[in-house]
Amino acid sequence: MFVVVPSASAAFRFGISVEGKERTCRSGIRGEGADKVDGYESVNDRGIGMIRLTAFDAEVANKVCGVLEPFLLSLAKSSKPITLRQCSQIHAKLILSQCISQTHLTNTLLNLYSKFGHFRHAHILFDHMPHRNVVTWTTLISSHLRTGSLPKAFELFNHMRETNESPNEYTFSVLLRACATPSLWEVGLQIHGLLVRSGLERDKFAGSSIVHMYFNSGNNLGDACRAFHDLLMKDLVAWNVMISGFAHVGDFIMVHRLFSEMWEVPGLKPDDSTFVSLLKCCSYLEQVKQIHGLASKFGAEADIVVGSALVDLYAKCGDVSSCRKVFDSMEEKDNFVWSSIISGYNMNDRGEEAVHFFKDMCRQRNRPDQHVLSSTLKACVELEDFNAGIQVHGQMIKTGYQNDCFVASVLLTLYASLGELVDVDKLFRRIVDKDIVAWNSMIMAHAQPGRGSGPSTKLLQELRRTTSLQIQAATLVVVLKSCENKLDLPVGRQIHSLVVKSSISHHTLIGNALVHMYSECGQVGDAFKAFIDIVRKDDGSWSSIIGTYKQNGMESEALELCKEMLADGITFTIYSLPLCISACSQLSIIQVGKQLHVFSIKSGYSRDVYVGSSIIDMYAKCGTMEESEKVFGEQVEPNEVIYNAVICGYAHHGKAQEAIDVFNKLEKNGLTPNHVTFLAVLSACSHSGYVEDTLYFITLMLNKYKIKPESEHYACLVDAFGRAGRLEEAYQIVQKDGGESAWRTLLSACRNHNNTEIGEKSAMRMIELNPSDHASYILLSNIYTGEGKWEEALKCREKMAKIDLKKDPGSSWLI
DNA sequence: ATAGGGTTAG
Repeated sequence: MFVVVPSASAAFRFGISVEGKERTCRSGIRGEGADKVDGYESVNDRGIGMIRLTAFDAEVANKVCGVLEPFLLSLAKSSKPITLRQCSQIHAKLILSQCISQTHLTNTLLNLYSKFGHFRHAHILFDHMPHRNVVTWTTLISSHLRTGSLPKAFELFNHMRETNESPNEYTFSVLLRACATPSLWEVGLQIHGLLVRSGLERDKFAGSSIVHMYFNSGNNLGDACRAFHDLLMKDLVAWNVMISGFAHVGDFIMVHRLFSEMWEVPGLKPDDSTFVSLLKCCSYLEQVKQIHGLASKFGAEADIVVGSALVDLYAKCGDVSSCRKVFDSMEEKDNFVWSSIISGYNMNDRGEEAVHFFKDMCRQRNRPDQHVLSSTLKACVELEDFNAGIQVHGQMIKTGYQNDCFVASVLLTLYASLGELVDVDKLFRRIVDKDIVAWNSMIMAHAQPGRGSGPSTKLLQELRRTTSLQIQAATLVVVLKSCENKLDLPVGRQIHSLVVKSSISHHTLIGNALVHMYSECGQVGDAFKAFIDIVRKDDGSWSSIIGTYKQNGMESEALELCKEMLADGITFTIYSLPLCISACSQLSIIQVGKQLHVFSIKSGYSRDVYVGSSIIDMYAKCGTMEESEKVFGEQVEPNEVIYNAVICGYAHHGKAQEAIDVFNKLEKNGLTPNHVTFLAVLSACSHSGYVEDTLYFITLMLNKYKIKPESEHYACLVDAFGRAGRLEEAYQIVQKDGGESAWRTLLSACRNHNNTEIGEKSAMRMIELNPSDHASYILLSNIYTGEGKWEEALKCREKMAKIDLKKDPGSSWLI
């Protein structure tokens, strides 16, 4: 007969004879520790020893049970997984030694089976147990709840009640813990009823579980407090449940009061869990430091959960160095800590280091979880480090988290920024439980500039039709942003009505997006109405409405609104400032422009590239190119936008050589010119009649920078050829690539060089492209006049009058 | 022998 004992030496101690040392190894699952005399631990670490009993009698069997009991217990406590084979062997020994009828031993075996997930065998043992008690039932119910099998747990619980076995405080604790979620609120209430009937309501275990349940199943603060009040014994856990409950709802005053009360209880000291809840209530750095100090005093600093909460909070308060200090001081690091440090560095604009932490963590052979992966990937997306992003994607496939909702939401954003929309769709469709944020990411991925509101609206409809998810303000903001011109106005209005009907209409972000949408669709009046409707106008709201007026040629009104904004207590931001400066340049109000320039220096915003470039542009447009050059020279780290502004300035001033010089400087500084840069330098060259240079830059653009010239770029070339009288070449280009402006340029060149033939063709084409543009009719009529063809000229003017067109009056500024 | 409280991500 075989029996399992902690070690051969332990068996000797219990008077069980052992037959041959090599026999002790026959189970194949023990290591060399069996012949050591140092007790049970060594066996748990190395495996299970096995000995052969020479004889069987009741006395020996009793001794065997005596050995088995502590052994089984130590196995149950061990963190090392126990295989099914090992469990079965123990099971066999229990049967053979007749210990199976000793319920407390069998309960422990049952615990072993179920703790390590061998549920089928656990149930076989359960079914064959001669005697069951409340522990038997509780063990099985608890392990089903641990693995998330709620129906099985409740089925067992009902079965237990049918057999007249009364649940005890242990049974109630595990069941109530499982009910601490909003969806199981009703079940929890029923169990509370049973608990009251059983008379265990005031037990510290069952009772604190009740308190916890009321907090977690829908913020029933009153019921939670009553249950806490009724407790016979308020121990540390009970206090912690209360503190964490109020911390969770953000009632920091109550947390503070509870903590002080607890402080007064003799013999009660806060522990790790208390500090974690207290940390949750911190809203600024000084508080974090205080709790940190207190936690150190009570020795809770070394706890891994306190540590990761500190890492997280220091990062959120912007104190990266303290965050790093805590992180470095932690001996043990789990996924919580890693994900906290990665997201912490990323939120403090140190994404590169965040990605480094991820690499460190992988190098140390930690297996990243979905939290770590999504934080890292977000850093990659924000850094636009797509190579790193794709590497992280590799890790996701390896770890099997590719289809996790959080992970996939960022992943599809990554592929959207790479323009891989097919992959985006694939990733999205694979997510099993799509939540609203996943939908938002998906809609955002498809709301790309130039695609209009079509794709995002289609997704919004699918979302509303196929799910019951609550639409967020962010969802509609994304759809509104995809409305980019008049064609999208009907969609924009529909979303607006959706907003009015929903509960999110008071959101400032939604209001701002509505203003922006009406602005993009050219509806200044509606934009203003939407602006008025915003309950709490922020700097974004003001920027949007000021931008609307400026965009639609109402610069004076835009500047008036600026004054109102300042009167409303909102100061300029890097968004509103360039708008106002640009309005000044449009209006040529250099005095106001100068004031804004001074403000931008004082506020430190002048370092922003958009502010800087708007100032450069403003001085250039107001005719003081020297000021413009000065501001350009003051730029600490000029980028393409800054260079573009100054090149544009030179172009406006007809200074082609200066424009070319700046362009060369840009290249020398390692920057890449974009299509705006080329437009600026090309227009400078063509305006000065530099035909060869114009051709050179068009070629450079195409060959070196692989930028496809748009019709505006070709218009410059047409202009250059036109000024030089090379009308045939100009005509060739316009025929191939010309848009409206190229035709217009060609037409006026024809007029200057008295070319009726090409001029007439150009004018016809222009009228075709835009029949409501008065300029084409006038240019054509002027050509006829120059040629002395009075009748044709008159016909042309009549045609214009017929479709009710008048020449816009000219305007000029005088200040 | 069976039990109650805490931290991270898009």
